[in-house]
Amino acid sequence: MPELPEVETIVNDLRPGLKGRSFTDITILWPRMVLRPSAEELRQRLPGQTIQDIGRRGKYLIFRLASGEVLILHLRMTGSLLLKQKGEPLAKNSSYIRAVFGLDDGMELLFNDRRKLGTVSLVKDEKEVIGKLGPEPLGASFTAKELAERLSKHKAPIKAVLCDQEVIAGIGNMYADEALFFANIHPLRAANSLSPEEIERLYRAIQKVLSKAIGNGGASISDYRRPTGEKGSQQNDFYVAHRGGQTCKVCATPIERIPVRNRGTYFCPRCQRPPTGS
DNA sequence: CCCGGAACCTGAAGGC
DNA sequence: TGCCTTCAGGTTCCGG
Repeated sequence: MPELPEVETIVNDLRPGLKGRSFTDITILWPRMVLRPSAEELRQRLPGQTIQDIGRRGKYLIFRLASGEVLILHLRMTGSLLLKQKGEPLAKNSSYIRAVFGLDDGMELLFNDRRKLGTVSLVKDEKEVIGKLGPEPLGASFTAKELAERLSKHKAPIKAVLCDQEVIAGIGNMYADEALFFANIHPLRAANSLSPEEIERLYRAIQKVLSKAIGNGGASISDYRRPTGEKGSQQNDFYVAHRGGQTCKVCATPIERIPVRNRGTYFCPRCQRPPTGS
């Protein structure tokens, strides 16, 4: 499940091979993944376009093209990207190729996505796709004060609000759980009930968790792989995410799993005390 | 406007 | 063994 650290890793892995390249032939095997324009129009408009650079915004991958157009990908749940030479055989974990982007140096970029939930858009103005995203949590201008202002507008559980891309961009299920653990905040606390001290802890925890995960090349849950075929190692460093039944690395209490807004949520009941009243 | 839930998808896992 | 149900969770859409 690619979140900010996984997408950042993918962008950094791909940049050396993609920057300055031009697209050649495009094959869309699952047309519904192309949100705009149509799959057929994308197939006609992309060849010949040069990639000036690639970047990330939230969980989106952004290809800035020399024409001024922007190609934007989202991997959703099971998407991954793979850069390989044309004709080179596929790895075993890449049997769900939904799109093939040919490149002018004999390489090709493959969009692999078992559950077909990933998306592709080709637009003139990136705001059409990513215009509503909240701030980048690792951006230089993102402050604890801004986090406080944004959380104060929501009374939903803090876990759910952290996953809201219009509040903060790039945090999903795994890293929301991790950040709340390091901030010692229970996932069911109302977002607008956090004290200034708690918000400060959460702010620092978000930056720590995301930075560490980027350093680890992201988390390889199930069959997720980097574009190089390597696994990330962040899954070994999780304190609560996907650790239901195992013991807390800090206090040895069993990690619990509860649904929050229908999302599996892991936390330590001792390190993260429940909201008052329960 | 806000909130909760369904839909989009498929394969893994568990029950019988 | 095999059929069936449930679950996984990012985003969008829809109804109350």
